[in-house]
This record gives sequence, structure tokens and C-alpha cells, in this order.
Amino acid sequence: MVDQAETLRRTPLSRDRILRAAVALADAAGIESLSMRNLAQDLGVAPMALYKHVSNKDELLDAMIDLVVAEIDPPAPGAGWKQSVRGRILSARQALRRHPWAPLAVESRNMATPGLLAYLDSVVGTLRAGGFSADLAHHVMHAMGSRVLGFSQELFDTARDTGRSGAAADQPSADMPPEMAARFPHLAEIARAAAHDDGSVVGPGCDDQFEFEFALDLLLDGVERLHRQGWTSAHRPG
Amino acid sequence: MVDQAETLRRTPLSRDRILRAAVALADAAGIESLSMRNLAQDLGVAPMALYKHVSNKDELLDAMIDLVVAEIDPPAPGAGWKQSVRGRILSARQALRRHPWAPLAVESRNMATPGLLAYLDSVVGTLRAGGFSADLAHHVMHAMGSRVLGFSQELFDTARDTGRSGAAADQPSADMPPEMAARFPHLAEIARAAAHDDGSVVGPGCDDQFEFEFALDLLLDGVERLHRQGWTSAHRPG
DNA sequence: ACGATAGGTGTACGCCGTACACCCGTCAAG
DNA sequence: CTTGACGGGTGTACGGCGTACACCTATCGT
Repeated sequence: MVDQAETLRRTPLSRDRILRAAVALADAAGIESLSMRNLAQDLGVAPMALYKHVSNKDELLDAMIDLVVAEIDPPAPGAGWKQSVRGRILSARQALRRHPWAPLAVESRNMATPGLLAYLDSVVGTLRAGGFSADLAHHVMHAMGSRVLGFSQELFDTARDTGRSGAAADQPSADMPPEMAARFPHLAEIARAAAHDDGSVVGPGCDDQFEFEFALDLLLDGVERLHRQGWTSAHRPG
Repeated sequence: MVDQAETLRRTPLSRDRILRAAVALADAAGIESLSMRNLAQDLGVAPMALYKHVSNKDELLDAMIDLVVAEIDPPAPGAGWKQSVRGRILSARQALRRHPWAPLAVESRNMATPGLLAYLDSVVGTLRAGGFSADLAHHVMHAMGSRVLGFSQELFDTARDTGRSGAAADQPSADMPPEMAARFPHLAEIARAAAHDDGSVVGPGCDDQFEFEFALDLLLDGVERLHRQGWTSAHRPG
């Protein structure tokens, strides 16, 4: 036992081992717990040892992001652009379910990593192969924005809390306290509608997956319509 | 002069004065510079003095968010639901242009403040008044997500950097270094398209406002179509 | 045999939020 | 007029963070 721990401790550090431990730590305890000190402790090593393999925390985060992006499925071979893009975005969403800290990491960096650029390039390629003009493809990529990476884009995202602190924060119950229902009657009404919607008052307030696909399909259907109409950038003529 | 400074320093602290100074500091220097110590210094006061008026930094952020939300225009009286919602979202976006730190604050809190709930309630009310079922209104609010507050939802948001550090980070030039163009040909292509798009190679790479309205209209048009079709939740029948 | 070098360590600095004890001016009650 | 409570500003200190820097040591090519 002690030998094993000792052996583990003496296993030489490597960039790869650090990245794996970092992802595991962020998965388990949230990105708030991912400090260089905590990470070093998990690896049985002094904090400053990490800096021999990683130049700083930002670079570590970049590498972690690339690991997550690499989990996104490749495009389905036979499918058209719509099914292909839809499938990849849903796959990206699954990857984020495994690594709920990833959106926070991406937003905190606000920089493109190589793996991320490769993914975006591939999605654009799918659109172009589907007959989109470069112009339309460009605007479509902007319109999808972070959703192309599977981000929920919800205003209040329980997954974000999970990514932050690892713990599963309890979702706000579908029925709100009465004084709130009085102040915000319309919100109370749609909350009630959502509760009835999935058949049980005690069930999950909203079906995240349904909401995500609803929004995604709204967007993709709109894009398809523009594409079929041969949309072209009409702004700033000349 | 010194008298005036002295007077200012002796002006009694108040929650209101603190909030105003906090917003001003975040506007000018980015939310990263909004520390209790910096804020106290701006007010000519000891850091701990703030805690007599604000219970902690999170509560301060909540109050700041409500100030920004309060800047969103009320709904235009005569307009239909679509113009009304569109107008408010564009107004929200203008508020965010004045306070680029606000999205980061909202995301960091991930909690609804009273002012924010009131705004959302009002938007839902507009939809309901436009004939939307509670069911559809609910899903539409999810589909819009943070966009209803004017968030750009871009993957790489230069405004986010501005909100973080106050400085205007230089936008990645429309033409990428050649080795990148080789690795990501499709991205290079749409970047070129965007550059030609607005007529000048040296002009702004992308027109943020255009991209925002493009995405917003894509969404609103789709929503209008669903509404006219009398869409109803078809998932989980029974 | 030996010097360079890669890799792990320990210490320290300057930030952060904030708990806690303190202190003083004002003002109401006796 | 005295006194005591209390609202509000201060100073110190704690534990956390990222990381610069000097140091030590084991390995390896010459």
C-alpha cells in the first residue's frame, strides 16, 4: 500500500499526467478547486513542480480545453450538413456533460486553442460542403456562437454551478414561493406550465435536453430556410 | 482643493454611493479591478468600511446587475410582440455596451436578482399578450437564453475582454498568419469573406451589431413561425 | 571523472475576500 | 449633565491564490 503510494509518488511527472489529473480534479470538484496547489497535492508533488511542465495556469486551461474538444465525435459520414452539424453539436453537449467546467474555462480564456479552431474549421467545412456561401457560413457561425460547442447559453445554468463547485446545486423548484408568484405572475405561469408539461409536479422542472434541442432546431431550421432562399449579405450595399 | 477632497472624503458613505462608485470602477477598469480594496480606495475609505453597507462582494455584484438591468428601455407602447421584444433586447445590448462587465457578473453570480426577474417577467408578459401559450412562451424564453439580456453569446467575445480588464484588446485581424490559414482553410476563407464584406480590408473584421441582429432575427423569425403554426409542446406525449 | 542540465523543492511576494476587535462621535434616556 | 448604547469607520490578521526565484540533486553525455 505504502509502497504503491510511494511508487505512484515517484512516477515521474509529465505534462500528460498533469493534464489528466487536472481534468479529473475539475470534473470531480469543480474548476474553483483547480488550483495549482490542489493539483500538485493530488499528484503528490510540490506546487512549483508543475511549472516545469506547464508554463502557467492559463496554458494548462488551454490544454484542458483541447482535451474536451477532442472528445467531440467526428462528423457522421453520410449525413447532410444539417444532420451532421446537429449531431456534432449534440455530441459536444455530451462532452460538456462530462466536463461541466469547460464552458467556464473557455469563457475565462476567451482565446482560441488549436483543437478548438480545428473543430470550428471542420464545422465550417461541413457547411461549405453543403453548399453554403462563405458569406452565409460566416454569419451562421456567428449566429450559433458558443452553441456550436454545446453551450446551453441559458441565463441561469445549473450546469455552470456544477462546473464551478462540483456539487450538484439544487434546481429552483418549479413552483415559486407565493410572494414571488405575486410579483412575477408571468414567470409563475410559465413555471407552472413547465411543471405540468412533463407530467409530474415533482419531476424535473425543465428538460434541459429538450430545451437545448428546441433552441438548436429553431436555429438550424432558420438557417436552412436562408440557405434555400439563397440568402446573401444585404447589409452595407456597395 | 484639499478642502474639497477632504469634504468628499468625509461625505458619509452610503450604499448608493458605493454602488455608483463600483459601477464606475468596473466601467472604467474592468471587473477584474473591482476589488473591495480598490473600491474603498476610490471612495477614500478603509476597505472594511464597505461591509457596513454591503454584506459581501456577491451582494454588491447583485445590486450592480440590477442597476444595469434598470437601464433597459420599457417596452414600446404600440408595437406588436415581435418589435417590442426585439426593441428591448437591442436596448439591453446598448446597456451592455455601456457596462461590458455585466455579462461576466451575471454569469459569475448565476442567480436571479429582483430587477432581472422583473425584466424577464415583463418579456414573458409581452409574449403572452401577443397570443403565445404559456407553454410556447416558456420554451421561447429558454431558447433565447442569455440573449434576452443582450448577451452576444459569441464564442470569443472581445467585449468580454473589455469587461474584464477595461482595456480595449485588439481584435484578431481579419487576415490570419499564413501557417494558420493553411491549417484552418475554411476559417481563413470565411475570414476573407468577412473582410471583403464590409468593403475595406483594414475596416472592422466583423460588424458586431450586424451579427447580433442577424442571430436575433433568425431566432425571432423562427419563433414567429412556430407561433403562427400554433406550435404546441409535442414531446413526452401523455 | 565531471560539468551541464532537467526536474523537484522551499520560500516569499503581492494580491484577494473578509472575520474580528477596536474606537469614536452622536444621540436618547435617566 | 451624565451615561451608555449604537452606527459606522479602522487596523490587523488569516487563509487562499498564482508564480518568481534561488536552491538542491540525480542523471547523462563527454
